[in-house]
Amino acid sequence: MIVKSDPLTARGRRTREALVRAGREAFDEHGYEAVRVDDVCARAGVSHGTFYTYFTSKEVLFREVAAAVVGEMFTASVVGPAASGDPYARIEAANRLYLRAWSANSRLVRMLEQAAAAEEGLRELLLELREVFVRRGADGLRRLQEQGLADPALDPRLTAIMLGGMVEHFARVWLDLGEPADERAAVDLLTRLWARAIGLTPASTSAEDM
Amino acid sequence: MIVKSDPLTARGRRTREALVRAGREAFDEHGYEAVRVDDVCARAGVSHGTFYTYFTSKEVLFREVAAAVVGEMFTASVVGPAASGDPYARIEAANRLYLRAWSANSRLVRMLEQAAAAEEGLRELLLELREVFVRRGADGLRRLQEQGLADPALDPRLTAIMLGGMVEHFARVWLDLGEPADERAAVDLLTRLWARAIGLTPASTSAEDM
Amino acid sequence: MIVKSDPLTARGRRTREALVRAGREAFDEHGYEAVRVDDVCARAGVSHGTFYTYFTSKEVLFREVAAAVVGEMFTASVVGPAASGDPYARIEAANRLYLRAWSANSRLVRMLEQAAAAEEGLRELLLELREVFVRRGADGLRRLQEQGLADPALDPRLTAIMLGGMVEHFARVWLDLGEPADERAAVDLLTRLWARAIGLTPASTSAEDM
Amino acid sequence: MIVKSDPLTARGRRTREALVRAGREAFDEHGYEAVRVDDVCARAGVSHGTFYTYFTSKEVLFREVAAAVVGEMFTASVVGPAASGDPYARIEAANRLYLRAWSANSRLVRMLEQAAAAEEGLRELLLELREVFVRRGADGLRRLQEQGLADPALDPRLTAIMLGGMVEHFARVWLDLGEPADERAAVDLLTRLWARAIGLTPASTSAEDM
DNA sequence: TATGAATGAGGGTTCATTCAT
DNA sequence: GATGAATGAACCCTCATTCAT
Repeated sequence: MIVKSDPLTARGRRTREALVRAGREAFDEHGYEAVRVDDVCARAGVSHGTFYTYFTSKEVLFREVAAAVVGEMFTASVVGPAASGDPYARIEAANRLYLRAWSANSRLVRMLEQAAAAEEGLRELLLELREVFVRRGADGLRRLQEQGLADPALDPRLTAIMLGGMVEHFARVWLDLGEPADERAAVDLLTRLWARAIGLTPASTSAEDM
Repeated sequence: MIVKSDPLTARGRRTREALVRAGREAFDEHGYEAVRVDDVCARAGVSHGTFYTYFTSKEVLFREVAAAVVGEMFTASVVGPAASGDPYARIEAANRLYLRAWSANSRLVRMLEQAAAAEEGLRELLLELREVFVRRGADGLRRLQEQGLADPALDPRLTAIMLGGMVEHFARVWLDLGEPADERAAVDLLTRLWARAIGLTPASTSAEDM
Repeated sequence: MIVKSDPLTARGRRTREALVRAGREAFDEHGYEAVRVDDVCARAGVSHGTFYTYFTSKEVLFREVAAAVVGEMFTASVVGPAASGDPYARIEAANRLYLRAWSANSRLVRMLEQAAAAEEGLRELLLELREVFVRRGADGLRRLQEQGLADPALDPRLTAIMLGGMVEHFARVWLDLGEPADERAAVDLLTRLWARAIGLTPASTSAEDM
Repeated sequence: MIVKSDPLTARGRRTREALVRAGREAFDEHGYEAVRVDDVCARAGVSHGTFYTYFTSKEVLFREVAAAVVGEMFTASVVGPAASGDPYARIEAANRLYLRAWSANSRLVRMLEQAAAAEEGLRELLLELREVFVRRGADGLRRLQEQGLADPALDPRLTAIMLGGMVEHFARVWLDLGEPADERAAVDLLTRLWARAIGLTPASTSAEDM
């Protein structure tokens, strides 16, 4: 297989970016199978042949799009250290970001899941994506447990998977299936359920939140 | 257009059933797009053309398979009235059945979700499936609230969606993505999180369950 | 090939007739290629398999339908000997019958023409059909020529083909292509053109017709 | 949907033309239904898929072929203004061209008629084709009537349809059904019948023609 | 005789990918 | 780098015909 090198000229870089952007839009709108290479090219304003100057196959383009999405989700969901030290507020902030991150990319992530069933490489990318969120959640819980603020009997990893899944799943139901709800109410409820589930001991300052 | 009628003879019924079974297996193993009509026929041991004696298209077969799966999930997840009257135990039983039902069919349900994006009829089937589970969960919660056993401030429907989604999502992660866990531990944890999240007041008899 | 014998029982005869009738209707409405054997069977109210009890193929059915149509056209277009002896009136009567016969069956005759291109047997049937009309017209003209009523320089056969074609063609344009005209006016004009073309010498009695 | 654009390069133009030419030949030889896209491709010397670079379907190709044929028939049948002013000679010239135009394309025109039964667009093309010839004939007759050379009682349009149909129909019988005749004799007779039918008054110069 | 299930050759169309210019 | 024509494997679906019951 011929390795497609990174484009060297500014023009090449622009073309490549246009293809990635067009691909992302197309995949998001129509799904992996339904998107033809020609669609992407038309959207990017280049000819069919040009596509193969930059990508060896449609799958390779998808992989790149997926990687970009995963990257964005990582950065978009970091609860800054500047956030309040109040545990409940931190959980709430995390849930809001989590919900937004999954909402913004739910279609592409689902495509990634679907495609991951067939392609080894994509499977790894998906697992990596999940792992970051899981670890983040598990670490947060462990910290709370160490501080005596959460039930120490809970397995941190499994709990994080379950409660994180609750948020992730709700994002899908909310956006893809059109379950009516407003973000504020959803985040409030998700946070309340999450906090109670882990047995978050209300510090004196957050008593009124509950 | 020729309408495909139900088979009139025993032989026809057998063939039709063989096709549905073969289709279900094939879809489950390879996904909707990857399955060719020929694959289904080969698996069912009939010729190419026979398929079209019973189904007008691959999509129609899938619709039938999906409907069957949905039907099974309905019946498989009913917590019998004979089950213990203890709320915690009922939640546990429901979670176990819920987890098993989704586990057994997670791939097909995901295919249904995927296909529902494109087909109106399938979308309705999917929404119907969800609705049954949501309503069941919401009704259960409402009953607990009325008995003074659960936090009355929680919106029953939204809460059911979120906590139900937690279980459903875990089924996927567990089976499709291979997250290691044993059923017993998973059900235990899901139940504990669920019970605490809704503020289930431990009746005196179930104190030791927690 | 198995020769399908004529049906021996009354029931068999009825089924066979139903198939021929259904085939004729179907061919007339939809054309040879567009008609499926199943359509004919459904229309006749018999199962697919029964068709082959009476006809070895779809083409054989068509042949039979075509033969029936040709037969009808023969008998329908005979100007009875009782008709007026006046040549002009006889031409008019012939044209009226000719026009009606072709009108009633134009679709099927065109199908026959089309099918005749591919099938030897049908070609003969078509030629036979044409020949009867041509000969009839040529004989009529020859008689008029012998009586000194028509231009003796005209080749009877070729003239009959041309003028007969004029009528036949008009039937198509009129019915198939929807050229507006009423039968009376059309027959009048066809007859006038025909009579003049052959130089019909107006006998004293028919002077006012011209 | 991808719109098939006109080919942009000389090579593309050549390929497209080759397909149209091949299609025309194939349709003419075997009829619309009998022609497979592969036949056309083989004849044009291109691969299967190339066909769909230029035409979205077999039907679209036929439409183009038919339009080309109709166009040719229009131009081929114009009696130049340079032709003799003698009415009889003009009719003769028109008939010769008419006969030739229909002879050269009779199979394709019949296919057009056949296909027009099913397709709206083709029906319009066919009606347009007919209308041009009808109008031309009607105008010619009207002019003769105004000059006092033809029977003023004849309806120009209907007469043109009938006499034009005579020529058209003869072209079919002659070529498709193999009625033996030589062109000269046929044109002579058609012209004689036509002229007499409309009551063409022999101007002094053409007396001997009759 | 009638039924209807089963067959499989046949044909149209799509689209990812290659390659000459 | 860019273009767009060319390729052909892959797949869905139709329907005339056969055959066991």
